[in-house]
Amino acid sequence: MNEGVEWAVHSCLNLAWIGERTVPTARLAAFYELPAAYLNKQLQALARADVLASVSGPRGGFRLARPPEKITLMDVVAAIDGDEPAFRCTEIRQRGSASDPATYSKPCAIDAAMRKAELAWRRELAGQTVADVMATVERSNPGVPDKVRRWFDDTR
Amino acid sequence: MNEGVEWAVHSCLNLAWIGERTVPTARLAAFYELPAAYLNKQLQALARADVLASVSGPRGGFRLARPPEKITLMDVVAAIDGDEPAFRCTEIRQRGSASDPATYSKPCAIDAAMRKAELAWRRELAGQTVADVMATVERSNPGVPDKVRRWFDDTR
DNA sequence: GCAATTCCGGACATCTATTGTCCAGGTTGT
DNA sequence: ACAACCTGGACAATAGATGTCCGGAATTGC
Repeated sequence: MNEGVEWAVHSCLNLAWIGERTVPTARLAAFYELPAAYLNKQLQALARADVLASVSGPRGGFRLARPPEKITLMDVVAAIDGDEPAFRCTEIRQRGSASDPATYSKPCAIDAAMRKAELAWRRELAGQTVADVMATVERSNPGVPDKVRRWFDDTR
Repeated sequence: MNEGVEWAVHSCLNLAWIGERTVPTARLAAFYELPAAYLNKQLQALARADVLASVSGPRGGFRLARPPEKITLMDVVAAIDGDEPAFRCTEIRQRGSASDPATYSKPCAIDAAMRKAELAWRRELAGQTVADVMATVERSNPGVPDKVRRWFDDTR
């Protein structure tokens, strides 16, 4: 999986803690010392997927497009990593002299088994929201939200 | 995910239908017109993982190391693709001036959420055996097992 | 013992996807 | 008008996946 997913989720948490205000890419990148131009690509992808809203111009930047309870990890992963399955059946069963045209019309059982597993994965991701992850962080590290807010205020 | 996984599972099915007999890489590759040397790498990995047993020398080759009911898709995927998680937390939360050493000792909530989803995926894969997939194929294509056996007999 | 067959694993080449940079253009606040 | 900021495309660098080749060891049949 794309490393940008990690950047994206962390950035979503930060944006959620910050609130309404828009934050430019450079600020979000500086927080974790990430390459700004590349992080920007991930944020653009999130904006295209309507996870983030973007605002051009001075005082512009990104903010969450909806409340964190309405953003699932699946939304973020799909935006960054695409929604193609990890296992893609290339139908090798159709290759070779032993292959039988009648067989191709039936679905590939291996593909079906893999898709079933991936579906379980997607369901888990879709079942966890950004708000859930925020709550987990706040439980083990109650100081984090304030710390984040202050850092982004100070360096505004 | 590695394309070799598809080759590996198909080959396991074929070996299961063939039975006790060992089959050399070249035969298994010819069945799907796959590059033999590269398929051999996947089979080696399966042998290291004790999914297949290998026999050197003339009349040698590969066969299943255990009955297909005892080989899960997770076994095969882990052998070929490795058991590193798709999402790997690089701890970017530790980077940047705002990071707090006290936070690092607590597990990363994002990592935990991702691992939870991957666990569901692994559980699904571990719940499906090669025998299960064989049964699915045989239900929609009853002729396949015999066809496979004959092809490997004829070209022996 | 010898030759043929086959697995084993490392070295290497090639191709593709990921990661990262840069720039020219558009939008917006002051 | 100017500066801050996003957008998207082009491009380079790197890493990983894919594929080939070869020397060595094990095993079989003669």
